[in-house]
Amino acid sequence: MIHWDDATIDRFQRALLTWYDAHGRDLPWRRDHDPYHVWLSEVMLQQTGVSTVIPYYEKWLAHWPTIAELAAADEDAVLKEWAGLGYYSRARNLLKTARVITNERGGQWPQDAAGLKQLPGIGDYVAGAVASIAFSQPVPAIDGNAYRVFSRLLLIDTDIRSSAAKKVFNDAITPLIPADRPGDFNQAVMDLGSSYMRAKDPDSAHSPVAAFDAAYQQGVTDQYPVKAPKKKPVAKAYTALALLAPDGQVVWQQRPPRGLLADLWTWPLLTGDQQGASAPELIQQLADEHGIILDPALVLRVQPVGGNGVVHVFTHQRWTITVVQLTLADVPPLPANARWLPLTQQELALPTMQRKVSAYYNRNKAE
DNA sequence: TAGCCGTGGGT
DNA sequence: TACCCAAGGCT
Repeated sequence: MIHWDDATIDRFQRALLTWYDAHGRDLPWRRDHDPYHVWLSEVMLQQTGVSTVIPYYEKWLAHWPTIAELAAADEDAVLKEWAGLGYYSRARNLLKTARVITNERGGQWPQDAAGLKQLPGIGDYVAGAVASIAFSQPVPAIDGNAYRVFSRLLLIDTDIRSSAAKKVFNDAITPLIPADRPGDFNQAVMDLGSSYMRAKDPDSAHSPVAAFDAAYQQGVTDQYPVKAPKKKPVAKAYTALALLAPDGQVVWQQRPPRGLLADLWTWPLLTGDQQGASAPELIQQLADEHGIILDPALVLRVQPVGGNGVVHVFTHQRWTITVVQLTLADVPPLPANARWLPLTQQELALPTMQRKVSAYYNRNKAE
C-alpha cells in the first residue's frame, strides 16, 4: 500500500475537488443538503443504480415531502411505494427511523456518524454519507466506489469482501479528507468511481487524478479492487396457484413478516414443480403449507398454465416457478393473511417475482 | 461472521 | 446463458 505525504494529499484534494466543481453530476438529491433528502437517497442507492433510483426518489418526495409526513405513513403505503426496488427491509427501516426522528427526537437528527449509526437501517456507509454531506463532519463514506477508487490509487490489496476491509480503507481514506469540504470529497469519489474509475472499461488515462493513480501508473488497474468470488444462487422450484373464483377474483397471500420478500403479496406458492399434480394433491399441499382449506367438490378444473414457468433470480436463490390454475365454483373463506382480489388489483405491494408470474399467466392462460 | 436480503442492466 | 455490477445493513 502507498502512503502519501501532506503535500501530495493537498494536491490530490485540489485535483479531485476542482474536477468535481466543474463536472460533478447534477442529481435530484444534490439540490440541497437537507438530511432527509441525503438520507433517503443514500438508502435508495444501496446496491441500486442511480438511473433506477431517480424516479423512485422523485415519487417518494412527492408523496412524503417531509420526514414528519413519512413518519405518519402506514407501512403498507411505504412498501407499496418501494415495491420493485428490492431489499425491502430498507423501506421498513426508513419508516422506523423517520418515526424515531420525528416522535422521539423532536425532528432533530444526530449530527455525527456515531449517533446516526444508532438509527435503524443506517450502517457505517450511510452514517458517513449523511454526517459528511448534511452535517460537514470529516468522516469517510466507504461504499463500492470508495473501495474501487482507493484500492487503485493506493494499491490496497485487501479483499474488499473480507471483514478486515472496512478498517483498512477507513484508516487509509480518513487522512485524505479535507476539513472544509468532507461531503463534496465523498461525493466526488462516488462520481469518480462511476466514471473514469468505473468497474468495467475504466478510462484511467483521462481521470482527473491519473497522476495519483498507482494502479494506472503501473498498468495493473484490472487487478484492483481485490474481490473474492461469490457463491452461485441455490436453485429452488415452486408452483404458483391461480385460484380463480367465479367472479374473476384470485387469492393473494401476504408473506411472513421476516425473511425473503417479507410482508409482500404473491399468489399461494407451493414448494416444488406441481404441474402434474391432481386436484386433491394440490388441495392437500395448499392446506399443509398455507392453511388454506378448499373443499375438493368446489374445484371445477385444474389446468397447467404455460410451459416451463418463470425464472426469477435473487442474490442467493434461483427460483423456477410453474403456474397452475384451479377454477373454483364458489368463493371460500380465507385465513387472515390472504385476500380475494381481482387479477388487476393495484392496492397490494407486489414483488417483481409476482409481477413476472402475473404477466406469464396473462400470456399463457386458457382462452 | 458468513449468510441473508431484490432488482435491472450490461456483456 | 450465466455471469457481474450498482451509493450496504442486519443478524
